[in-house]
Amino acid sequence: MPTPIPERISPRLLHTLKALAKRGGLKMSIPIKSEELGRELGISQQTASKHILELFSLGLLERMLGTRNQMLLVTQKGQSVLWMEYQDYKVVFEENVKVLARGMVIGGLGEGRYYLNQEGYSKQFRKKLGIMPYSGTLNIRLLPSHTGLISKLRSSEGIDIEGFSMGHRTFGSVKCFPARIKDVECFLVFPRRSHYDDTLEVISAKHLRTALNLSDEDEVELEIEVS
Amino acid sequence: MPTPIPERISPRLLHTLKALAKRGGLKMSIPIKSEELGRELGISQQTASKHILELFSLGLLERMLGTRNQMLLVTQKGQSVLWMEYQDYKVVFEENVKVLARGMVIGGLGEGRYYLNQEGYSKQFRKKLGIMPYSGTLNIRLLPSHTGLISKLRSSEGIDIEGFSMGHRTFGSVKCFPARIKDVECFLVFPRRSHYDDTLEVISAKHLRTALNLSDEDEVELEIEVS
DNA sequence: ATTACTAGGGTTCGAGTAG
DNA sequence: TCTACTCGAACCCTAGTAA
Repeated sequence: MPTPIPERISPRLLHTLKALAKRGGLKMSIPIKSEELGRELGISQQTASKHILELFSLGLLERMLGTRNQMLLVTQKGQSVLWMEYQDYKVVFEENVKVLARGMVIGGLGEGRYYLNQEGYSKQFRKKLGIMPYSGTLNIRLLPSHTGLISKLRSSEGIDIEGFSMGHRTFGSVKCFPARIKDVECFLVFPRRSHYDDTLEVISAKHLRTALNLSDEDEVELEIEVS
Repeated sequence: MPTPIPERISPRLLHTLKALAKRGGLKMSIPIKSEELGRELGISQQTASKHILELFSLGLLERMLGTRNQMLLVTQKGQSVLWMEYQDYKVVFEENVKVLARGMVIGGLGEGRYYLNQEGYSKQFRKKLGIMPYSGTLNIRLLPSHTGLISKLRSSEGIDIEGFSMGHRTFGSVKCFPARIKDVECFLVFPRRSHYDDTLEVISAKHLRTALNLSDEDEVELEIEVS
């Protein structure tokens, strides 16, 4: 499971890279003629050749040009690009899946702390999540390319945390998903009813900003167990 | 003729379709603004809109245009396109996987029959595959877009059938993969050493051409259990 | 507010062909 | 034989804007 630097590449290059991987180019250097690759992809030899060169210059392909034909090997970086894509399809078709959400730490306004300190929530967190959350949430603004997750979260079950009333104030029900940021266990807290929003709220037993040495604007990867 | 029609679509449309599926568009009609979709994909509102229209006219998307925003649902056809893609990634990353190979029935030259009737092979077929193969093979020429499988088959284990010698003639070792064509059980016979070839040979206890009513040039789907 | 047409510019493609 | 360059054409994207 490779996950160093996940960049997105253009769909057409991805398509070509996948074809090479399908031929076994992940594990070993494979011999392939540009004409042959082109035929498989339904494009010309010239275009296939150009794609190979582009993939190479992006560092997604290793290449040895012999006299008879070239040998190609998908690099680690290339593998991680394909792996991300594979994860996307898993999200689409599988019920239980670990999803990577990338985004940026943003400053909270203190409402997270206000909510969490409500007995109505924190009692349930202790009981259903088995943690005593540090008071305060970490807010993560998703990268635009990762906001598609939100609908998936919306339609997934999660761990139910019931809403309640306190005096004249109402606190809505939320659902939680087990998650981690760089091996630190945490939970994603997701409101059951909300308007579309690209920000995720995360709680944990530890103070995440300290434990992970995070500041505003830092980019983080949150691994969420959706089910 | 009335077969499910898994067509390939352009990588860029596939990319857009996947984004919609990721948002849950497989199961229910989802509200999405073209501007929003564009942002997620890193393209303009206009292009996203055009993609939606193209996907719609290809019958991959169902669409209800309201006053506020449009509702989109991925059709069955759209799902099968995405499913194929998902299978591709499975082939890349998973060890054991069922693979669909599409191709055309082509006339054999009778060598299949000659080989199979060799005791050295047929004894092993009975013992290791548990079948008494009908004498003769079905030859399938893969569509260009499916030839990538061959390398995968080459690097997979399969069920070993040992080679042998008969007098001065040598019969090479092959490997078999359990397979089926439209629910008829069969086995793909794959030579361990061969030059690159886009034709697959299939054996079965039944006479496949009769059982499936196949003639030369007919298109067939072979489901192979690779491992 | 949101979709989608048109026009223009930029990118990608493939035939011819050089290396 | 095979890869890959040039360049004209086809394709695709976006800004402006209509509906």
